[in-house]
Amino acid sequence: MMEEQARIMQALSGVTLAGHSVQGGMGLPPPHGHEGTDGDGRKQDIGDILHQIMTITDQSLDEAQAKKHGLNCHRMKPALFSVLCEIKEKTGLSIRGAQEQDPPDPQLMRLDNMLLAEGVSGPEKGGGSAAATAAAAAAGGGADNSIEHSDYRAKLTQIRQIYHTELEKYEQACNEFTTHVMNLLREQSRTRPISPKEIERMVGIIHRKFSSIQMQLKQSTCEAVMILRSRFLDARRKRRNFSKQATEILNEYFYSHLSNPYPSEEAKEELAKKCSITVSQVSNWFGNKRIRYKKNIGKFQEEANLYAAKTAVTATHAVAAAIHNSQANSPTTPNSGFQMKDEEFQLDSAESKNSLLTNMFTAGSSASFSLPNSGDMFMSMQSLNGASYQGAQVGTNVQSQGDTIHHAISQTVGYNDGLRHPMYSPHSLNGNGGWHGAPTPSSVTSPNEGPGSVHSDTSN
DNA sequence: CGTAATGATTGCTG
DNA sequence: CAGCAATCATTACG
Repeated sequence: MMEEQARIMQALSGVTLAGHSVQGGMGLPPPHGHEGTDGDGRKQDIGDILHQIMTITDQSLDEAQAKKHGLNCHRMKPALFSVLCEIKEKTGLSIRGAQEQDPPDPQLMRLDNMLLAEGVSGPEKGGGSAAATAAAAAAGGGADNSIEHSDYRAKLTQIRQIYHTELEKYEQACNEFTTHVMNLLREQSRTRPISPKEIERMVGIIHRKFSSIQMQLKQSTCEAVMILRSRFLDARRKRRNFSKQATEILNEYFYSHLSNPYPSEEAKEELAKKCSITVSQVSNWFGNKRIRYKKNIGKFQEEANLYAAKTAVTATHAVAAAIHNSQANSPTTPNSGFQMKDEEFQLDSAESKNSLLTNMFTAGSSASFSLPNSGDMFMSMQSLNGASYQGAQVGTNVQSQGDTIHHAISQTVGYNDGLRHPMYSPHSLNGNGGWHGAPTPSSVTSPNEGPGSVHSDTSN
């Protein structure tokens, strides 16, 4: 358009009209009057004008300006303009015709959908609507995975920001350019035939041009997201340590079920959920943990004590009330406490048993219960552990509680100095390995007490 | 940088 | 197919 204008200007300059009376439009016929009747005159006029137009290239600037003015003021001008506009309209339409309407480009739609799905073009704070964050969000805690996600999230928001600012920039530029062009065209429409429709069409063209640029932006944004995503997935494929919290939970379960650290499918699911990891990861963890624990029990003693104490304490706090209730029952039975596996002890949950027993011990050994032989308690406990050798089925819960209690005892009663050689270390693993008949017993690291518990188990 | 820790993988077993 | 044992590969740490 600019060029065109320039061209016109140039064309208007340096021209000498082949001597006609159009100076300043003075020579033109009177504007009003006998229009309808004067057919010849009009033809003549048009012929003149056309002629002027044809020879316009030979004029001088001043003359051209003058003539331009004259033309503008010519009474026929509007009519001619409209005719020319119409012609242009028709030819333009026929030329463009096909490309006139813009179908919703499937490519663009695809990009849009993807950007929307990726949370890039969605609402501002949409976060990652991507599947990646779904798992973490579902877990509630989310602290674990979100650490992993934070990086991804940050990068994604970065992309989104860039995308939005760029988009905005484009839009603004588009608007500016459109208004500019429109002004220009309006301006020019005074000197050359430009119909409003044509302006409209021009605006459409501009918009299309810009939207194609936008599509490029979208495309590159999509690519960026894809790259980020693949990189993120790659990073995830590589080993990442579980969060501290997750490890805590897993360890808690492990050590509170030390005598039978085989979580059921449900338990695994629960743990997986709690830790925001997959079930197979839980399985892996327990597999690794079992074997590593067994391999070098000594190394895990500290940890075991820690978690045992922790669970014991929490349980104690949590179910302190339950003890009162249960106390009413348990002391009455002669053989009380350690027949739990026979379901004499009908407490609600394993925890309550745990806390109860723990409490019994921490409260000062057997005193709280008027048991016939308080000294047997330890033996009984050990025998309980020992029970796991035969049938893990019978009282796994009880055993595990026993383990916990042992830990709790060692912690609370003050066996800390014996941590290196904890009296309970072998657990059911001892002897010939409780869990799954694994040989390598505690003999390697097992201290004093190993054989003792083995004996006692026979008593049961 | 070397080493321990640790999550995952593989091959094997019952 | 779950679990064990060995091993790999990566990460955390001094």
